Amino acid sequence: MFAKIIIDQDAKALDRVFEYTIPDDIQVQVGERVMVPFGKRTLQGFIVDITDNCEYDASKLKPISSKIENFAVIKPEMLKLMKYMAEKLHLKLASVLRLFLPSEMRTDKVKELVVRYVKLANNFEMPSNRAVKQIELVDYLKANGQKKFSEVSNMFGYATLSALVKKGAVEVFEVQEDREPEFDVVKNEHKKLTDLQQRAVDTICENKTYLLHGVTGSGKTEVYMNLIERQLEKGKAAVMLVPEISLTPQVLANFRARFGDKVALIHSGLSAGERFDEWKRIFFGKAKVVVGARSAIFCPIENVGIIIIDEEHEQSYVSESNPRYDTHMIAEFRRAYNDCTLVLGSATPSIESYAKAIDGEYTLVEMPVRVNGMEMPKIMLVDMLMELRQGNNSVFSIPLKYELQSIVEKKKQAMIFINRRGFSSFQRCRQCGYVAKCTDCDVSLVYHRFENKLKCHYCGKRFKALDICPSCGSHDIKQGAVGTERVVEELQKMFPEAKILRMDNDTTSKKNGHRAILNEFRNAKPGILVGTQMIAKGHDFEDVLLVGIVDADQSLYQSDYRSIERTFQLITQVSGRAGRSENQGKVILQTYSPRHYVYRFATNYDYKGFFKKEANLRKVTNFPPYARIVRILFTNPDEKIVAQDCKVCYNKVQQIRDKYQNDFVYLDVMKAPLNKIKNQFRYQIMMRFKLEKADEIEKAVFDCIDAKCKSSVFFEINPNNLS
DNA sequence: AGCACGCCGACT
DNA sequence: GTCGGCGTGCTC
Repeated sequence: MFAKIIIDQDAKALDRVFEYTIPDDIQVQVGERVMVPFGKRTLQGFIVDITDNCEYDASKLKPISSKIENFAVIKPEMLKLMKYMAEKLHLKLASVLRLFLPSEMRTDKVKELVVRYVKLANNFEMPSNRAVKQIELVDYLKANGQKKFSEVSNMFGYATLSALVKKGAVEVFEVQEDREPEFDVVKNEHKKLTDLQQRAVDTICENKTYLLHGVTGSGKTEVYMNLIERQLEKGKAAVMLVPEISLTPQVLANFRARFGDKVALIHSGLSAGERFDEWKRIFFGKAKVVVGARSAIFCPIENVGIIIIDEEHEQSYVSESNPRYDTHMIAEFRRAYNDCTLVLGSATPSIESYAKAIDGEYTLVEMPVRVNGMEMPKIMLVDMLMELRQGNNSVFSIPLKYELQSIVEKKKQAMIFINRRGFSSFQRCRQCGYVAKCTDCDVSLVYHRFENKLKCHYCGKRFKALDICPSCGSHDIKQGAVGTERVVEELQKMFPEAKILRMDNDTTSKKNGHRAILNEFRNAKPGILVGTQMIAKGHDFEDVLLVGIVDADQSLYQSDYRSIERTFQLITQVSGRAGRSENQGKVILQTYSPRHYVYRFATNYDYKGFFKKEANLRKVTNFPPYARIVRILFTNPDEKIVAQDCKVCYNKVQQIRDKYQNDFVYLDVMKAPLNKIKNQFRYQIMMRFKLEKADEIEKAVFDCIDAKCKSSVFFEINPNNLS
């Protein structure tokens, strides 16, 4: 017997199967992880097949050294998925396999959770009378016995504690604890479904794909929960995906309350150990419901009855770092493999998905009414050019200021949505136009007021803020466009009596940062929450009666083909935050292009009208979903090498273009818009072709990579982000 | 990926 | 004369 093995290394040259013999004293199965001798080293590998004969010279085969686990970590479904993804997306086999395991399994074993505690030594000496802090600490320990090191250190200061430890008055000892992710406790309310919800639950019963189009506030989550419950009753399992930024403590707590320990929750807030523990619970069938962000689609759950993708239009379902994949495609694969139901839910479905629903590929289920029967909040469009002409050059229009004033007076709440983080987008010299750039990436640096630093949003490097222009020596440095920090500052000036809170990547990066801010906001009356995307998602605050969208155009001005769609989605989502209770909410939408059709449809909540217009535009101009865009990205630290590799490939693609002349709409080769990221130079080939022969052309294009190509190559199908 | 082999420059 | 640069090629 021979084992076919994929070596766990992310290298082009190793992206194939290697054969090994199986020693008599080792029992192996397909899907297991083993150690194998490879050249001079011993490496991890995955057994993907066991066969009677081998293709390689049998006399040169080496035996498997040992097993890593005593069970097959890769289940048959995932092996099949691996092959599918590697071929369809042109990915390396090992890099796909890595998606299926929690990363802590590959690197070091998961560490046991060890917590340091302190307690008083048996015969401690009282500190001298002058050491006030130390005496306080000793008294505290006297009263409380043992306490966590970190806790005591925070209360009395690290210096105080360590001084006592040094003297031997306080002992430090370690305890191994089990990890328990924290949850807000909520009670399990089995809400009675509305007729509309019940009808949706009843409709979604076959093993096919549904598009659930329900307006914000129509109670989709309750529908999901009922669908999942029905599968559990049938003895089946369920997977529910939620965008990372909506995986709020509230959402997690609701699922925990409803499904108890049957649910496994996977989100970025988990520590390595917690993540591994959840993975194990899923793998061994203890958890029957998986709730998580994008990567949860790869969880090793079996006997799946339903897969749900909530907010299916969200861009975050497309992985943009390698390996690149689209969650919809994986979900559709698993749906077919398990012969189960797939539900795509959204208030603003992606144009792609809605088009499929219209074509009958998906079954459309609609929930056009909010659960509480309330109208959607009125959206008022404010022309910022007009404001400017009237002499108002502040971030806030007159109507927005007026409404905010009224909110503050009524001690209610408002949310201000902003499309950017940081204090201002960049620093520019007014004399010579110099803008600071990252040394490793070809991007402008973003100014962060709080740290007074320039930050690169691509690699995270920090730089000193400018006070003198390094190019011309001028002191005349100008701040660029507005970010969350500055808006908070201005609001605080205008409404000193109101509590102004900020929520963006910078303020929520700490563990539970999210929850802390939201809890604070809940009790802030009057209160204004300023934030980026993340305030747009499913937090229900009854007293939020006003939503301000400060720079709606921001997403409109990006040059990719989905920017209009994104703007529509954004407005609808953000508007849904206002007036969640019986109080009618209001939305103020500030824009510099009030005549754009996206605003006409968005202010009327006319999704279908918008879809018709947008779909037609894409059809006429040959854009997805009515055409396919392929981008091949080359990266290498040596610019000459990338340029050369890219050119060689381009020549081959040109031949394909010549063969399929009638199908190609566009083909070009260029430096990537971001020419350098993390010291890697980037070149790209962009193409667009019609759908009829798209699969055929795509396949041919995949084969254009020369064996001698030294650069890393990434294929992207219908990419969103062309940086 | 990492390690060996191999073929050319500047050094005790 | 040799030490060591990193280009090329191989790993079951």
